[in-house]
Amino acid sequence: MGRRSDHSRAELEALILAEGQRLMAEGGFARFSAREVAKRIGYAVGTLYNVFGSYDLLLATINTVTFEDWAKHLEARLARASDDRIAALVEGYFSFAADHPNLWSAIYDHRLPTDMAMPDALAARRGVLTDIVVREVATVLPDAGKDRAPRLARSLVATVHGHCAFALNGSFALMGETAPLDMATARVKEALAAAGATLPA
Amino acid sequence: MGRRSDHSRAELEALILAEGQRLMAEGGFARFSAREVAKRIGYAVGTLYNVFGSYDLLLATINTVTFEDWAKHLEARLARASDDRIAALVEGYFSFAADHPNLWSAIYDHRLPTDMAMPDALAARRGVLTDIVVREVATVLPDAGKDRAPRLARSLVATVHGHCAFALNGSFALMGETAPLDMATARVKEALAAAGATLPA
DNA sequence: TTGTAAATTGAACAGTGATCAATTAAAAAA
DNA sequence: TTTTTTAATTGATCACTGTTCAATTTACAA
Repeated sequence: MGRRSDHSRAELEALILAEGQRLMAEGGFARFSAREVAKRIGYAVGTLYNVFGSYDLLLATINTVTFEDWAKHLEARLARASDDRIAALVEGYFSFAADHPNLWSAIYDHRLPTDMAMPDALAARRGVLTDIVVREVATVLPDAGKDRAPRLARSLVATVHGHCAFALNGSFALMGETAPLDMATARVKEALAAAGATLPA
Repeated sequence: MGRRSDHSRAELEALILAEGQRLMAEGGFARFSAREVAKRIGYAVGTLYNVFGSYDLLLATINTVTFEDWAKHLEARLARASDDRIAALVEGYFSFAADHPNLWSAIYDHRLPTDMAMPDALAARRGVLTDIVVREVATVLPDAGKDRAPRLARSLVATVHGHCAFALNGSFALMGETAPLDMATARVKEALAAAGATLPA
């Protein structure tokens, strides 16, 4: 059984998050449980509640880590992109979800209780993903319209999210759609073109 | 306690679905339970399993009823629409979700086990919603491109879904977006315009 | 009236999130 | 070094979940 001498608080927190994310990746939101995480790291359930305060905060923190992993994935994808960075961005959005479907779904499966707001610290960490999109959108917009980048970027993220969600939850398959990524990319480019963006041929 | 003399099988099925949908609307997916539905209609848990076979099938059926309610809502919204039926469609999509957030969310919160496909009968009933969108999209497309209506409609549904999901789950609020409906409508109209659609001024 | 087939029950099982008195270990004080 | 204090850790306990299925009850046919 775990003891204080084994792990500092920071180490314990990292241990719980790492094992929690692993369990989430394996079995998804529906099969996730605090008890199973505790068992795997050799601590009792109560310890997780000591460290994270509640089940919801544990989940929100695991999902925030996933957000950060996702943002790293996007940056890596952009780093090896051709001249079409917008296409790379959409592809990176999809491929992270495809590579880690359970982690990606957990972000949207978990809803905080109505009386509980997302802690500012976690919200800020999640913001990095949108920031990347805003930056890339601003790059292709004409100087005259760069101030519209934040709102347009949010809307494009929602657009891609919708396509990605339907691709992963089977809605697209049920409708007979076989190329969700192409569809999402087309919608994004149309919207950028309508905003006067300069896109590669 | 419920007896056979009280309700025929069809009546019992309808009773379970009605009370199940009511419970879902009240407490959402997280607070839903078969036991609570059984208690409210005065039958034992086992009866729900007799009628629906499993928890997942009960949920899938309740959500299918919600799909049908949603489609009716869309048709009613279209019936009182101005010349801009596309805007009415997007508004109807959003307003159903806003009016019944727990019912709407339950559709996407519930995922069938990976080894269980959506029964054909339920999938067909859910299709009515997409059919409406395909019909309206085909109406505004030029004759030369009407064959593209199904794929474009699916993509537009995904686009609006993304915006609606972000509006309801708080993602847009966290990003500072205050007019998700306007954003969704703008994206849809851009995509239709790019496809050569005739839209009201 | 009796027999049969079907519907209905609810206790039982293994699991969940959550709590908190009791224990144990580390750090501080004597 | 001992003693005291503080904090971390435990795991039994509670009320709940989906699921099963032998036992019961009901409806209907013979």
